[in-house]
Amino acid sequence: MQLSEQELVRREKLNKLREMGINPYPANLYPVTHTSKQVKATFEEGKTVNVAGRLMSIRVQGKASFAQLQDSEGKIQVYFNRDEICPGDDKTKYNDLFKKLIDFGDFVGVEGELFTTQVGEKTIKAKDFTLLSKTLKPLPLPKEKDGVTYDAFTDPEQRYRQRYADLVVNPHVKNVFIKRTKLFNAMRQFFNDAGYFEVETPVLQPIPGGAAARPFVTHHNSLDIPLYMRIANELYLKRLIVGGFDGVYEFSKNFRNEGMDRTHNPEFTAMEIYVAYKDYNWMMLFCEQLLEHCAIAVNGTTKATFGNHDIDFKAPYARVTMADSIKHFTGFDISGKSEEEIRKAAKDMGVAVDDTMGKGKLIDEIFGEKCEGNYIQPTFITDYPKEMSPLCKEHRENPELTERFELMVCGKEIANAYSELNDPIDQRERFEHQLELAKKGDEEATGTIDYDFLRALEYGMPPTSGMGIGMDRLLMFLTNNQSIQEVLFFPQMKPEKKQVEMNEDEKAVFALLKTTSPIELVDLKERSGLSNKKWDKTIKFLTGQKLAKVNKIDNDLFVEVIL
RNA sequence: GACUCGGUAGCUCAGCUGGUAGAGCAUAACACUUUUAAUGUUAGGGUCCUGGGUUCGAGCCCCAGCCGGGUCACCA
Repeated sequence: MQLSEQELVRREKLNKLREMGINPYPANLYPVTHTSKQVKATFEEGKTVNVAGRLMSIRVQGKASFAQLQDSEGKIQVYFNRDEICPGDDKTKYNDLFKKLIDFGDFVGVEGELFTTQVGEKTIKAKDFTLLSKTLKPLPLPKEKDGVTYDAFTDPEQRYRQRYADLVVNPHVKNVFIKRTKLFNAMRQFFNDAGYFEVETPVLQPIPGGAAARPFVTHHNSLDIPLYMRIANELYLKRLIVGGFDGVYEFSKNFRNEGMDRTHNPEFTAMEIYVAYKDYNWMMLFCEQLLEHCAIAVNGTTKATFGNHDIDFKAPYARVTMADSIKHFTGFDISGKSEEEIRKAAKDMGVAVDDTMGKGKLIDEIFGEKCEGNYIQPTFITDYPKEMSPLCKEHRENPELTERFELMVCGKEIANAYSELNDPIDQRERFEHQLELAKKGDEEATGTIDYDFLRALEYGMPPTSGMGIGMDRLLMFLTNNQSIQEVLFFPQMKPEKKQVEMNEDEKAVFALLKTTSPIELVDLKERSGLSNKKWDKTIKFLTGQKLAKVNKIDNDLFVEVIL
């Protein structure tokens, strides 16, 4: 491993500590009495406290030093005075241990008395301190003065790959994740108070249903069948409504094997809730109350800022039917129009459409192009075309529509809800229709019918309303983050290519291979000039490190370089 | 997938028409007992993402690739 100068220095310090009889990674607990926040909140001159955390920004001033100690709740200043720490003649603990062997980032426990400095800062005067854990790698080091941060750790790639470092040095990042947990807790509490059950359903599914998306496939060895990672939990939750629960919900990790961008991560968290004997009108009321509750729990207010937009989650939210929305923004009234009339209107508006699109798809295209982006404040868009919604009940007044709403915020969808389809025959027909579309090559259509789900519906499902909320998206709005990566601890990244260390033989063979690849194995071995044993070891290393690959073509072996 | 911007010290970033690689902080040494981006003096630290090419000479120009950001396309 290639170490930087600073990393080598810290390893030397580690050795010196051990020579001094100090364990840099002691096993025993440290008796913490206060967090940094508690120290400040219950500050009393002269009070004795024990705190623990990382030392940040150590400012040595000869026989006394100031440091910031950072714990889970913030920072507190600690004053290290030589004669306080070393009351006797032996000053090594301050002169050598503190000044020379303790670094920025190290964990220490401090026992001391509270006092206020001449500049008025609440400070702990250390009477004693204990090294709790030595850091070998220097953290990125942002500095702050008067609220301005200098040399901030901002490179997104490094921040996402090394979230641990990001969290240590960027308090605002930590705050996003505190809000994330507050959001989940608030929502969970709201549902529990309403009397609904939190449940768990399978992540590994034999048929990936409930949405149209490409799933991840895996294989179960003893069953010897393919299993799919869930793309939605809808069909399982409805089975539970069939089973007799009045309300069930689940925070579900879903997995979709599709493109990644600033609003899509391969795994993301959705919340889905299903409530019996309700319809989508009830769900709209429930939804706006829920979001108002969550916004307050997370931010203390219903107001939020997202980019240039000020939004307010205070209920009630505007309700607009899709037809009215299109009429409002384009002047075109879709009601009662034929597919051809709508296609022509779309073309006249400059919306890109083609002849394969059905009526529903055309309407959706027009809405997406001309209307969607205009809804900044939370707005329910209702009554979607039937084709787009194979799991949704037909509208009670118009058979071309469904009882569905989406909640739009800043032009983006954050919730999607239905009066759930519970007619098993209709559901079967719609699945079969999807199957037809899929056979014709519609990639959005679902290609497999979940007959077990249909069997469940045949036992009878009460009228039910269901809703899904994209938790990551919602959190983006509540924390003013434009990128989903900022609200996931560990967003998916391409693996880092690690620099492989090779010995001289391996380097030589690899260099040969790079000039000619693929090359016959015998030929490469010849050219390497290595003994049988050495050759064997070398080629096994290269293939083991996935730097080279051996292929058998007919009866000849070829070695190929892997880039 | 397309376009575009970027990758230089532990961190944040400069780097001239192509001519021995820089700063601040951090690190090491010395001084300094209420400072706070502490300060002063001194020193060390680099595979300029990788691989090719052009050139007497490449961090810089050209080609290919890797990784990331952004925009667009795709997206129940």
